[in-house]
Amino acid sequence: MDLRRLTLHQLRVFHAVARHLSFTRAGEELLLTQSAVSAQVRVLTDLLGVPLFEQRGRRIYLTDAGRTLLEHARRLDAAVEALGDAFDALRHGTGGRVRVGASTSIGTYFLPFLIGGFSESHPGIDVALEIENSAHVQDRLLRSEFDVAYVGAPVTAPGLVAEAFLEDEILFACAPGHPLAASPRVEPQQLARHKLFVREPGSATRRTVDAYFRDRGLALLEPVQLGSVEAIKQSVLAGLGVAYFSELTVRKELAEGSLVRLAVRDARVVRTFFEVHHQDCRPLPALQRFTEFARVYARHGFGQLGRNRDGYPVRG
Amino acid sequence: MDLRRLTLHQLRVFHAVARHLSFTRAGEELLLTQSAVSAQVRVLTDLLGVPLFEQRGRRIYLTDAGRTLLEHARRLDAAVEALGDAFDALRHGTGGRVRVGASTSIGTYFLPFLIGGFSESHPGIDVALEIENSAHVQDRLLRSEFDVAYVGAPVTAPGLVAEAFLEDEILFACAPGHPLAASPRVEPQQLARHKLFVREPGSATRRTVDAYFRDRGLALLEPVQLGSVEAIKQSVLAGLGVAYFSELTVRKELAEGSLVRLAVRDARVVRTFFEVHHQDCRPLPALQRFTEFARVYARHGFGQLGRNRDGYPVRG
DNA sequence: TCCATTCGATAAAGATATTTGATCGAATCC
DNA sequence: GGATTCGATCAAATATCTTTATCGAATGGA
Repeated sequence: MDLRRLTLHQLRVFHAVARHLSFTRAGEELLLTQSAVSAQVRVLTDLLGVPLFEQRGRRIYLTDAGRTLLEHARRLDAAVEALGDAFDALRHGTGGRVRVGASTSIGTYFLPFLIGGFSESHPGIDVALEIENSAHVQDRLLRSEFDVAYVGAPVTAPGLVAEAFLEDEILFACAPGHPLAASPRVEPQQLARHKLFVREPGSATRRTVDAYFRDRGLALLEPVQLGSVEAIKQSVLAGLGVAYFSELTVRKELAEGSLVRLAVRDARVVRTFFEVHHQDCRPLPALQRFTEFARVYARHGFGQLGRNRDGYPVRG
Repeated sequence: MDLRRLTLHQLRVFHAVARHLSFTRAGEELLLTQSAVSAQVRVLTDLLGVPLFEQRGRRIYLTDAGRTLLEHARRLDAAVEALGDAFDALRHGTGGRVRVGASTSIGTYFLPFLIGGFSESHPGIDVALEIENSAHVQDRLLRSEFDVAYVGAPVTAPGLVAEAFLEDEILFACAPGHPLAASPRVEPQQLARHKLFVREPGSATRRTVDAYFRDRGLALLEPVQLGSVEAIKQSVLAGLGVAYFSELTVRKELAEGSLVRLAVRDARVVRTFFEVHHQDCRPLPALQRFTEFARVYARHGFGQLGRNRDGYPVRG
């Protein structure tokens, strides 16, 4: 059967006729003439190849086909209404989906908390986070597989815009029992005498700190390379040496006291994370709400934040 | 949101564009110009109030709204297809619903077997049987609550047509142990001397037999009135007396030998059941198949019938 | 029984929507 | 840097839908 000519309008007209069992009443309801109603029902009947009403005297009755169509029409009607509801939500920013891409550190140690807070206050908006290396994140953002991304470097691809999002300090830390832990002030030279755990050379953090030591003409004793921030963290927690961390990644341990921040003189290294999105895009409300929330959340730090009545983090 | 101007065509066009991520390809698929595709998508976008695609360079991408719409469009598409399937079935008579009304005796003792046979051979067609007294059956048929009815008298309402459907013999029977059971031939006068169980005076069967006795100037000894055919049957089975029955209602017991038919001289009373339907109605295939099946089934008796390859009863 | 009324069908005219065809400008590919 | 691809846009052509006016059948009331 060729239903390419089936229209929702036909079904709506049919539905009204079936409800009133009257072409004239249906027309009144739909602000159409009886003639227009007749025409729509005739087209629909021809299309389906089966009479939908039978006329007996001056009353009409639904045929079996009519009853069948009525069920289907109701189902379609409900589907259209669902569509309308979904778009109401999209337009008002109370629904929708935001696809977030992020590089490892911010994606692992910051965004989950941010997204948790956001989801709590925006239950209709679905946030999907995927963690990839920066190059992949950028690719997928360009292919519009992400709506927004958070990475550790200002991306430069044409069509993308990066905006400083979050300041992250790189700091040295050791376990409380480590020899350096007690020093009120640590000289860079002292560090060079202890075992230091580092990430692989590609890491942005590593690059920053390598430069720091090079600038001071220092060489490190036994720099041990480990594959992940977590591996380094575990080694330092076990008292095996010192390491530098993004503040983000050890915030909890510093607060607990399981790691101690070293007051290295002249070693305040700050790194910036960026929010990246498409240049010209006019974001849908859901995305707009998310990025706004994220900016507020980042600006006011996290962990010690309350929420205002819209769920945004505030100093509390 | 006012989705009264939403059309399935818009959704189909959108769907094609979303699949190809190209207005031009979508146009080729739908045999439309790119211009027409653009126009449909623009109308749809205006209607929904949210952009569905974003253009970046010469590629287009679905927005979150576009993805949402795609899901809904698929759902609507499936619903339309389901509608098409249902109507294919209706047109070919492999699906549909037949609402049958019947009076007690034929509805209880004949139609269930008929419908069982029909349903077996026509699994897509749903048959609904309702048993009512004849007046109600006629009313509901007139109100088109039934598609066809089977009753014990030729209905005369305007707009209805009755057609002889099934011959039913009224016969006298008793239990095998009853004094009359052994008689090779029973005279009407003999009957008058035994206890007889009868239905209430309104019953068509009762009326027929009352006339039979009156015509012969006979009075019955102790006619005991019971409320249902089943009650009478149980009493006669218990050997408490004789009664007359529609052959339909005691077919099984006669075959088993738990009731014995009396060979009453000159007492061959035949009653006719009628199929009643609307005068001018052009029945849908499902109904047509049902009534055809029913006529064949009735003509060839039931109980000793095989089925041909279409499921119709045949002498076997 | 007859007349007024109600109901849906229909044809032609008028109003809306849709599609086409022709261009445009921007982005991309070679 | 030029050819090409892509979607947007506008006017004209076409298709579709709606109205207007009328018909005949059925009904209900006098």
